[in-house]
Amino acid sequence: MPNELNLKTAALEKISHLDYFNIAISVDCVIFGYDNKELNVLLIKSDLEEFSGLYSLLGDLVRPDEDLERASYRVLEDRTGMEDVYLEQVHTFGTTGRHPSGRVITTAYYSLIDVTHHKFNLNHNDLHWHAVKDIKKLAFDHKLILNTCLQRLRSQIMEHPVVFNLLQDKFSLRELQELYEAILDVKLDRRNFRKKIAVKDWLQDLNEMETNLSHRPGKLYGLKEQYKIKGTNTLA
Amino acid sequence: MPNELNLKTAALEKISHLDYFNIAISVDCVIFGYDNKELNVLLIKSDLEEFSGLYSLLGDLVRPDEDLERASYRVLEDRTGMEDVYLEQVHTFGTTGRHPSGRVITTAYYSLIDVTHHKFNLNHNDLHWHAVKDIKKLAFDHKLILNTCLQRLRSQIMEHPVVFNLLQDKFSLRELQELYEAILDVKLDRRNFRKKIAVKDWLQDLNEMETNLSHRPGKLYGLKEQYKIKGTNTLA
DNA sequence: AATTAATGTGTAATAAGTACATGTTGTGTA
DNA sequence: TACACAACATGTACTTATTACACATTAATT
Repeated sequence: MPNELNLKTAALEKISHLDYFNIAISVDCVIFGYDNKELNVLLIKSDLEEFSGLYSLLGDLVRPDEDLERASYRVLEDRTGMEDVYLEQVHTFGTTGRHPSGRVITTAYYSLIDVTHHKFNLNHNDLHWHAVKDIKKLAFDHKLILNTCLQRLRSQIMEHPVVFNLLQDKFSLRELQELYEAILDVKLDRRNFRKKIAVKDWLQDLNEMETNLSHRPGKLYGLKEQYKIKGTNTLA
Repeated sequence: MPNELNLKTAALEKISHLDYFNIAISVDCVIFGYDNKELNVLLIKSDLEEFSGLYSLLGDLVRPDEDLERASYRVLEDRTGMEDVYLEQVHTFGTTGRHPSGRVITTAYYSLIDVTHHKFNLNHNDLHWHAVKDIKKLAFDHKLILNTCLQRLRSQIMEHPVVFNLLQDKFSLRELQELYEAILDVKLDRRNFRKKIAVKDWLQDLNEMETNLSHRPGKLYGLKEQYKIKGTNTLA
């Protein structure tokens, strides 16, 4: 926070105040989607020469009159057409060398979206889903950002009912379990998984069954209304 | 006070192509200390007219050629004389109205320091320790920042051996328990606490006893070398 | 020698987590 | 129509973690 003393120090060092505005701030969104039993992330081909052939996360500079979160929502809505998505701030990356064209500090958010939602619509030909498991290298420090967000997501899912933002409104317990398995990259025991979920009391039994399967259908569940909280988890 | 005006001027000066550089970025440090069985935080009197009478966290603008973490370490070292302190990034606060003199986005770090360390030395008369429990209101959004950092600290201490950065090298289990109680603001059972700590295997029995007490002294322990990791917990 | 104040230690009860197998149901096919 | 299939639904024994709780010991002080 710039208080008197700090700015005095700056003045003594003959640093013009304008220098402090030579840093740009951006947001980067790690947009997770779930499809075909895989956790995916939305990437775009990098347009920087330095990173030609590499993909990068979706991000943008923050506008001077725009909240950090608003900026993330803007990126999300612009790129995917989705509003009211789940969004959570994870970490801010601010090493000096991280952007080749200048000083850019970026705040990373992760977001969970239901790829089957009727509003979901990619606005750009170069936007593609990539299986998180298969991503080896990304432009900038985006691999680090992705890892950090994935780690955060993993630590959230047993504590908070967030993964439902990746699913349609109705789902079977098998689908839910497959989703957990995809995110955590582990195999789970069906009975223990159900017990654990049951104890959390997140789900509403919809008294409906799966349809169009070539085997016994499972019951369908939905997330209880009270847990349908979107947006960021702002504290206190 | 005149400096804040300069800041504002700078912010307004260039609204054309420099638009995206009209945001300043700062770091704020929630510096925790432990003394007299209380968790304290280091605060300074705000010099802003808007916040006269209120205290604020220690922070500074990030310099264009400086990593975000470097900036936090600089603030810490400048204000406390301490190097190699424990520092962890918590959250970035970026709402548009949070700073009265202009657009400033701030990244909050918390830091744990041993107030008895020989290097510890406050460099400013207006710097004071305040009991976290007693803090009602702070300048800017610093109360929110403090709460967020306190919450993070609380969630860390049972998982990671971080609190030892608040203690001297040698301590008794009673002192350690009192520290946990101060941070969590709860009373703990002695036997269960010891069991929990024992299981973590963080401590080295120093084969020494407390001295100068008017009652039975306790054994002294130290943190095992392998856990003496300072600095930020950078991910993967 | 007695008092004081805090140390050090264990067990029983409950709750949570893990490993694991059998009968059931709807669909498709012979 | 009955048989095979594939996935559903469910419970128990075992281990590990958490909680609640009381008494003998030690060093300093009087």
